[in-house]
Amino acid sequence: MQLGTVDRRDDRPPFRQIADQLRAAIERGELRPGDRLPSEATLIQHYGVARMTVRQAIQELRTEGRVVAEHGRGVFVQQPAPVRRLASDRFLRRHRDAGQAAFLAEADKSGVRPRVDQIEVTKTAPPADVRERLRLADDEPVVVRSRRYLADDRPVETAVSYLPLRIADGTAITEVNTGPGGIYARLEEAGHELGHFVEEVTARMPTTDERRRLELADGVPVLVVVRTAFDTGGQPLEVCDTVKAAPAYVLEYDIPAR
Amino acid sequence: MQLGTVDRRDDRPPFRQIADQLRAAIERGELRPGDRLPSEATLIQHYGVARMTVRQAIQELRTEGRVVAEHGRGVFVQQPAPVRRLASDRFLRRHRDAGQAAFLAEADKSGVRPRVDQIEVTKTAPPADVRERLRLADDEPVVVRSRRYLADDRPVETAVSYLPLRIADGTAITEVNTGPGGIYARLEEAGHELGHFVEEVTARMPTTDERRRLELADGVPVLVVVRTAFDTGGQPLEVCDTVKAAPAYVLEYDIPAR
DNA sequence: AAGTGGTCTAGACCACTGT
DNA sequence: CAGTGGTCTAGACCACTTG
Repeated sequence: MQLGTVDRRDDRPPFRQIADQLRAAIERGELRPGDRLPSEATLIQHYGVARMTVRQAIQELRTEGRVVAEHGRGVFVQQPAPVRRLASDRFLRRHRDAGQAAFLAEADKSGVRPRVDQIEVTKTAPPADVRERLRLADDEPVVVRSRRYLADDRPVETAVSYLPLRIADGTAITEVNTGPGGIYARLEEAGHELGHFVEEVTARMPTTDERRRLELADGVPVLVVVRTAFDTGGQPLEVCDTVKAAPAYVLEYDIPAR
Repeated sequence: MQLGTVDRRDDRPPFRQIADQLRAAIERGELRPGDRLPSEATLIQHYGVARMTVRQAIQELRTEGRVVAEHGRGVFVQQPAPVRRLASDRFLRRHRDAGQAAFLAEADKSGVRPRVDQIEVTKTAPPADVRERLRLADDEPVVVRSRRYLADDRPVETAVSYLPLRIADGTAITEVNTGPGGIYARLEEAGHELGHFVEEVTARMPTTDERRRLELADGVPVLVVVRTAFDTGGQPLEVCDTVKAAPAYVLEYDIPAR
């Protein structure tokens, strides 16, 4: 690939000139996804600057999510994540009847290989915002189901479900394996007719912990979706708090006009 | 405020220990929004480390969007933007009947002072993804309405609407001022009955241009919402491409279960 | 063993902000 | 002016990956 030089009379500081040149090379397609950038040593030599200067240039591209550094290997142009489109019909009954939880049904449709790991089930007191959404009495216990979803072995989402113990107790919901159709199928078997869901969507930068669990590069935001499931009588049955790697998702919602 | 020390036997490198301690102080409320962090010189003294080490710690908090550095003044805990909750009923007819466009109606509800500026109206050929969503014939022209929304004088959202010229021509939609109830009121007056909307939601880091128009700090992601309006016959009438400062918004959607 | 990026030190000069 | 953060230099040692 072709690199320029740093111009000390330029308004931009050297590290930004270097960052701009590398960014341009990526956008021209001279560096393609998966390609390794020139090593720090090469850039130091080429531009005649100190190491911190080229590191700062690379840092800028990392914050933008354009490149990923791999210790001992090099810095690589980011592979765009395969996008998963979540349509608002993904919780329809017919998917549960087919014996599939929402994530699995959705994965099938987009042709990726789904996997679930890091499943943990506990019984405890919920955080305040969950207690409010579930309209729980003080100190009322809940079942907490935590898990991580992977598509083609890349982690894409973490999810934590909260259900009042009085509703979930005695069902497979308190087991690690909930059986065909997932939580919602078990709720309906137990006589709770699902009425509607409310999803609250926000975006933010991940915590250090989330960055680790979702294997996120620097500068990659997350979509936070908090879904509350209500029965036909308007009573909340479940709160599901999910954190998704933002570049991997498009959420689609249908809104009636009247 | 109370600062700890760096422990060289700790698994975490010093810069991360310092970042963790500052982050904890913010979360404990010991450092409140608007407060200045201890200066680099103070931190260097206190922890007995080199300057680059404390800068790396602060860099981590900046990437997380928790603090903002101001050259010559200091590093400050980020002021959380007032959150605007967008409910899925915000496009209901009754708001238009009340003579208010969606943004104004919504602002009233959350008690902020709304403003719209940078309004530009042009006629041109749309980008490919818009042409697809509007099911346009090749080279079919559209009206493009671009504007910026502010809440309490802080920019929170930019929006670009595209409408087929054959639909918008001869209405106030092609004027800078669309009149009471906004675009959708004018469409209904022209005999187009609104049926439903589809919103596609993604999140990403802003471009340099978006960061400037929305006056975003480093490390603040944006929510991108692309809304397509359909008439009762399922024909697309409008595509609206919005970019929102992520921390300022919660999007709320209602999803039927059957 | 050689090459890569990760972390750190101890300085330097500069630009911006406030008094 | 002093105090702040922004940029840069020239080294050092370490941890990880690959051959």
